[in-house]
Amino acid sequence: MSETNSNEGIRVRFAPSPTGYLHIGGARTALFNYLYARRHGGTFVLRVEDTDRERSTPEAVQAIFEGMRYLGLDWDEGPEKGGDYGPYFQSERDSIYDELVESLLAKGKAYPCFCTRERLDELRASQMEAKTRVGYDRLCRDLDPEEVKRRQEAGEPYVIRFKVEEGTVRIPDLIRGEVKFKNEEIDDFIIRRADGTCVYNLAVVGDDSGMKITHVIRGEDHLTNTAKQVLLFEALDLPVPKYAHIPLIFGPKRQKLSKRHGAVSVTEYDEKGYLPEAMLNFLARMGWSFDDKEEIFSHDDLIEKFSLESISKSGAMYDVKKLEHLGSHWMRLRPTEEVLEMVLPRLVARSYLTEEQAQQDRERLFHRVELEKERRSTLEEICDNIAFYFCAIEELEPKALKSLKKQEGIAELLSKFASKIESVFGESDLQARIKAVENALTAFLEEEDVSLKQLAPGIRAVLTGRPNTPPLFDLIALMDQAPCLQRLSSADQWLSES
RNA sequence: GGCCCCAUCGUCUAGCCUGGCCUAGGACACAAGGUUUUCAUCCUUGUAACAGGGGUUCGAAUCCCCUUGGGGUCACCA
Repeated sequence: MSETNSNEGIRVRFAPSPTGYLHIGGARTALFNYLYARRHGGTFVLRVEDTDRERSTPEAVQAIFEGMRYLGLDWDEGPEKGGDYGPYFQSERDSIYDELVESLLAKGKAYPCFCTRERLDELRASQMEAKTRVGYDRLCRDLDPEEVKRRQEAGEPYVIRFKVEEGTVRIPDLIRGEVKFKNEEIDDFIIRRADGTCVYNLAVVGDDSGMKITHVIRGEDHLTNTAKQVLLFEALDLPVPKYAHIPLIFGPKRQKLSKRHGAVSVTEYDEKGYLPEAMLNFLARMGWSFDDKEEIFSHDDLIEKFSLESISKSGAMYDVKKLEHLGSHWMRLRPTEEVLEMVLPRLVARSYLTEEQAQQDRERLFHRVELEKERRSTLEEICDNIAFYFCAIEELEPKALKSLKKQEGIAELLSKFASKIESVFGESDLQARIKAVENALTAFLEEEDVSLKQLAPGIRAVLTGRPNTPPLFDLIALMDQAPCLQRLSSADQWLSES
């Protein structure tokens, strides 16, 4: 273990702003940071960027924590964990930022600006209209010191802007190589608001520096911010961290991912019951790959194989089908006992049964879940698909109804079958009961001279309302007697309609 | 619009840096078979891509340039 510290130094951070839920893109950024830290025995810091007090909420902070806990992305330093470089909420770090601003002011690398929002808005509007470059015209940059003093003393509100000098910024990016911006393209951006609070770009520099961050891994939408931040690091004589700007995730048609494209909040995936290992695998494979062969990665595989260099440069579209596939893959790998433990609270929440009943009926529940976990990708789907054991069938799925109608005289056959299996419910041993169902069914098929292929879809339909179910013998043996016989006997209720 | 980033099957991608092994590989999805007493799993097979144009070179998916396309960003938001 002591060996892991030999690689030491590496410190990364995930720095979400708590203005909403933790979305897919953010979760992946957090994952990549986490993996990089774990891969190299570094430190993963969580920092909450809540300098925007209007939009930040405690609920959103909690949502982010929950999302990260669901995915198992535990941070080494940060809220609830502590650490030597706190506080880990930007809102509590004002004094640190103030010092930086004062330092820049003292060096003549920042200046007060008295321009009003109205003037700025007008300026922007006229620039847009003239189709020239949009940006601050540096009106206050070279104000006479006497005038500045006079206006400040008169109580005129002002912001502090960073003075961008001539030159070129070079961003060391581990994924894209060196990215360059001409300084003239960069505005004299505001670093402190009129109310005295600091703005994002300055806060980030103060924190990344203060927290000794060595690698900044974040979405490529930050590339232009990075240019400003590098300028700030240099102006303050602080070491510039290495960067890795990861490609963005898009919805279908390469549009920005939105609610219309399905769940964007990781909490929703948690609620649907995607296993964390499936989400991790899915998230990691969007924009990252190991070789031309492997697709399935466990948490430990990811830590072992992850590298920033193998992150692709182009954006990825979010593909639900792939997630579902991964979901069912990992579901099959989970021991039934564990799946049952996760499913139980959901069943109780649905009022299918009480906790006491669950304990008493554990053996049957175990088998019901076992049969479903082989063919479903989420915990909620498992619940949906075992609902028929607990609830009456409201309606048949179209496919099920169709296959039921296809077989002539099916209603009669089914009720006849019901009378044949009545006795099997007397068998208390589950395996013996399954065998008994098989025997009864086989005998019945012979008597009636029909094939299982002809009869099975009908049985399946009336018993479960669904076209895809686990093997029939097991399924019947796992049902309660009364609803089983009742459903078999009343198949005509589905046929009579329309 | 300025600036920046990107460009291989429908999707995620391998290959590109260090040109020839690429008649471009894998996975998801889709289609067709097979296994399964029924569903699913599973197995086999198939459809399907180097954005376009110029160079450089004996030879380019791989290097260079242009075009086109997509994305990001231009707040007293983060």
